[in-house]
Amino acid sequence: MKQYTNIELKAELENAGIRGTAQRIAILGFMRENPVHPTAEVVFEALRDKVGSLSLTTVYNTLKLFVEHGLVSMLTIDDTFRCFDGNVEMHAHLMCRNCKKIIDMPMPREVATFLEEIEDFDADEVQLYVKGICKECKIK
Amino acid sequence: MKQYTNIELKAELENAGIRGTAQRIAILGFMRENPVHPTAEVVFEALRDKVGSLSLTTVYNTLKLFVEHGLVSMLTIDDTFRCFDGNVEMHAHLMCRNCKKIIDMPMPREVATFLEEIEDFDADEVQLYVKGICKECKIK
DNA sequence: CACAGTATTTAAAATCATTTTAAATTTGCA
DNA sequence: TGCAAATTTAAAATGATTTTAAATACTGTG
Repeated sequence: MKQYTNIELKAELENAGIRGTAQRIAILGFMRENPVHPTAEVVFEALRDKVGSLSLTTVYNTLKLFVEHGLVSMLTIDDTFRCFDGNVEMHAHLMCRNCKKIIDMPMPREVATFLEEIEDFDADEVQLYVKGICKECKIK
Repeated sequence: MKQYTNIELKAELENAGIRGTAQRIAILGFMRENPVHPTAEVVFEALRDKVGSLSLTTVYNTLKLFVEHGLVSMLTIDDTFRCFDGNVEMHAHLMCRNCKKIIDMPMPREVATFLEEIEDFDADEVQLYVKGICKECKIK
């Protein structure tokens, strides 16, 4: 898991056209270094003691800002929670209906072709969501 | 657009293992006959004057019940509204970011193969969502 | 066909994740 | 350093959805 310096994170924020504040650096760092799919609440709990000052409101607003600037993506795989992904490369997601764990998968190649063939529509995002029961939950 | 009789709709509900009440028949009929992707609110507004008695609560609870019984599917393409699809055949969806219109598309064939090849996961649902700008909104 | 028990529907209240507001704080720049 | 603009914050508001509890409507049985 690659580690990022504050300098690198700040540069990434500024390249995206937004200021690199302490809160934003911490949130972006968390999203980049943890290959999980956290909700705003989870990000807040993970960082509240590590950042001088941080509020849940800031986490909500910052993640929304990051999505608008293409720094992270938002997953709508489950209607009961909104989560985010620090990996903005195109890939698929599996979600276990039981434990709610989200697993990354490569996107089937044909999906890229499919996107190119769509007419009369300027696509800018694609999400492939698969739901079911994971191995661990099945055993139980 | 195929029309369904109340007899047919009632039979479909009972085959699914639930009672065929007036409200459920009306809601299932609406979902089957209209190739749209309505929210609970939209279904309620469309039916409130056509069904003797109908409440928004019933529409919410009934659509949830239908999803549990596989009669309709729920789309989570947009985190600001939850909508439903009376067509439970596997297919993809495009959504216009501007007008929020949702368009059906055939699912790329390779996605079915992809599902079969997933290991250690019992998949029971797949959704492919594409977001962008539709032709009409692009012109403006 | 009436009755009893169960399922369904309803209006009203509650919930809860997210957004907005407005004030306080921090930042970048002159 | 000091000022204007941006950001963060706590608190309040929002609004879609769910829960509650009472009323209503079914279904099967005698």
